[in-house]
Amino acid sequence: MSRALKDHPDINTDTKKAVNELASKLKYQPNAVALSLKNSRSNTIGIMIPEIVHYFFSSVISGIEDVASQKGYTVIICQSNEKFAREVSNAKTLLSHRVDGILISISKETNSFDHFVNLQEGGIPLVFFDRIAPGISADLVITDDIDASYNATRHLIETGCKRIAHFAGPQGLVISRDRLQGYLNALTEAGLPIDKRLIIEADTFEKARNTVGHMLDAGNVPDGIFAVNDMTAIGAMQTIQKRGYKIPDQISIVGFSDGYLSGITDPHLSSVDQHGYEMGTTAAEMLFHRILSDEDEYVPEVKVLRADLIVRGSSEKE
Amino acid sequence: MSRALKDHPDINTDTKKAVNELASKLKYQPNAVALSLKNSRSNTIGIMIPEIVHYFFSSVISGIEDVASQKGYTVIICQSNEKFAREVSNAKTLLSHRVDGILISISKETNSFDHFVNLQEGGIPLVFFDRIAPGISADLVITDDIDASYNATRHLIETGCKRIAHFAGPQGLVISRDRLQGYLNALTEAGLPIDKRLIIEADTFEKARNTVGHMLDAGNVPDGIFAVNDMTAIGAMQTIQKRGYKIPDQISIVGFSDGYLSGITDPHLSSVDQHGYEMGTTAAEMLFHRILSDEDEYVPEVKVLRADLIVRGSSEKE
DNA sequence: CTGAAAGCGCTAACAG
DNA sequence: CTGTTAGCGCTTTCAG
Repeated sequence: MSRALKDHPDINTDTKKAVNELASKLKYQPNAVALSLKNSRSNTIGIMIPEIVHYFFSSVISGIEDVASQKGYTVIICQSNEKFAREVSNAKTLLSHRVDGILISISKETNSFDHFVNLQEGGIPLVFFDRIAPGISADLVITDDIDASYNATRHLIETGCKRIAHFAGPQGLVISRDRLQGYLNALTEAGLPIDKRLIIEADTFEKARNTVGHMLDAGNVPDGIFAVNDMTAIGAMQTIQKRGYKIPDQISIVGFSDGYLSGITDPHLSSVDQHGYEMGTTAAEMLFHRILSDEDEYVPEVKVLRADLIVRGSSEKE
Repeated sequence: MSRALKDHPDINTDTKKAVNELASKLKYQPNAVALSLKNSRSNTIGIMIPEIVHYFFSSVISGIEDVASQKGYTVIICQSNEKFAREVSNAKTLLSHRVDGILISISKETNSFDHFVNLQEGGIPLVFFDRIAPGISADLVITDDIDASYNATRHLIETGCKRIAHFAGPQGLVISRDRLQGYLNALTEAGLPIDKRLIIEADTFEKARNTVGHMLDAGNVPDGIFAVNDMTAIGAMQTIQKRGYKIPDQISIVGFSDGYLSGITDPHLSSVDQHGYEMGTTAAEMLFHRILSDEDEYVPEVKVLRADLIVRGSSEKE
């Protein structure tokens, strides 16, 4: 009987003891599945992310997991691999598993959001983090990308760069647009011209290598690069060094967010530290607030986390 | 009625159509929880790993996930954060969630294995990968660590190294012992002396930095280092370079397994490529073989995957 | 061909 | 204080 195990006050001590002994003798393990069905609460939350194989996302997951396991929740992780179709099918999976809430960072391909609305109509609270879905009314945890990018670009300007390139992410993502915006703001403020040949959509290691190659071939040589993520920055760095340019003397480089990679390059990469773990715990706390509270009115909350520019060798001229 | 949706042959076409229309109008989503309870199969598998924040493990997960989602299975991921207690509690969680099978790589702390036996007694098939549990009778997917380490060390010997250090992992793990063994085999074969001062347990970036520092301070200077993983190799590399030694001219370095980091260092890091994604798909296939077959006799299988030494700048002298 | 009922494991509510 | 029952959503079996 469940009351004995649950240490209910109305139960005789002897009975409790007897039941508990029997339970441990039979190695009784409560069946979480039956419990979920009974309670229509699964004590499980879902995570939808593009790819686990990125330091940023895996550190966010660590943050989420720590909060979840501390609250007795299990975590189901679904990767979209940056594919829209996979994201839709993941949403269906999580819905049918009746997760109690979902933390989401959308894929690069995603520009339709019905699958998220379905989830919400199914009564599942959603918290978007980092790569949010524009137009969906839900809790958000974001980095102050405009401000961080502004600071990164301003730092390049202050160290003497005049022709600063931006390697941008796909403009479907809010974070990509914001990072571009911060870059533009800094240029405008400093009275520097905005040159379209210096703004290129390139957000992977490989794309950066190619892009830089083409730029140098065309004589379109920047003296600074602000890249949308660290792998892109590192790709650029490699090609630049291979072509014989000196970093940071001839070209300065600043990346964004990918964590521990920055300490490995030579010179070390200046980058914006995005505090992935903290974003994970924050997002998870917000989700559990929704799950566990029973407020009727739904007012979406937005948490903006600071991201800090860390200046290292790749942009440090003396 | 489920028969209509399942396209059962004994059902009138008109009825089927009517039911399907109604289902889509009401946005009917099958409840996977109820289904699990009914079938006592959850269509869910579990993964137990130390930490997701490692390229190797996250690429293994990608492999597992791709196989699982293709078979219509959901994946629950549990991290131990290298803590034994957390691993035990994760095992309990997965058991109570009645997962249909579990893929496991044990924590550094783990040296008792009852929690895995419990799982097996609960009728859950287990497949261990990479960091296996010695003494447990279960399917295994492992890297040929002895052979790979032998090759890595032999390569150092062939390029002229005579005082080769090994930065080893915790000797509780089979993989750590095997990697040490491969190193010893190569030394012995080449008639090189085995010097205990050159074999040091250091398996993180930080530990490697300190260790190398102490070695150099003590005048205990190697001319080659074989490290148990890439982060360790990179930590060593940084300190060595900071102290003014040239890589590979004075000291050669070879790492192990961490994937894309090797292309980022200067010089690029020679390393053993461990094919994480492939290990994931292999392990998942083995697990599904157990889950879906109904053979009575249980004969554990062992799959040994090759790992290939990739020679790059950090050990390439001309 | 189709409706009804039983039961997966659990707990809250209700009797005793 | 403790035993019994209903029902979470599904499918399989058995009647109709």
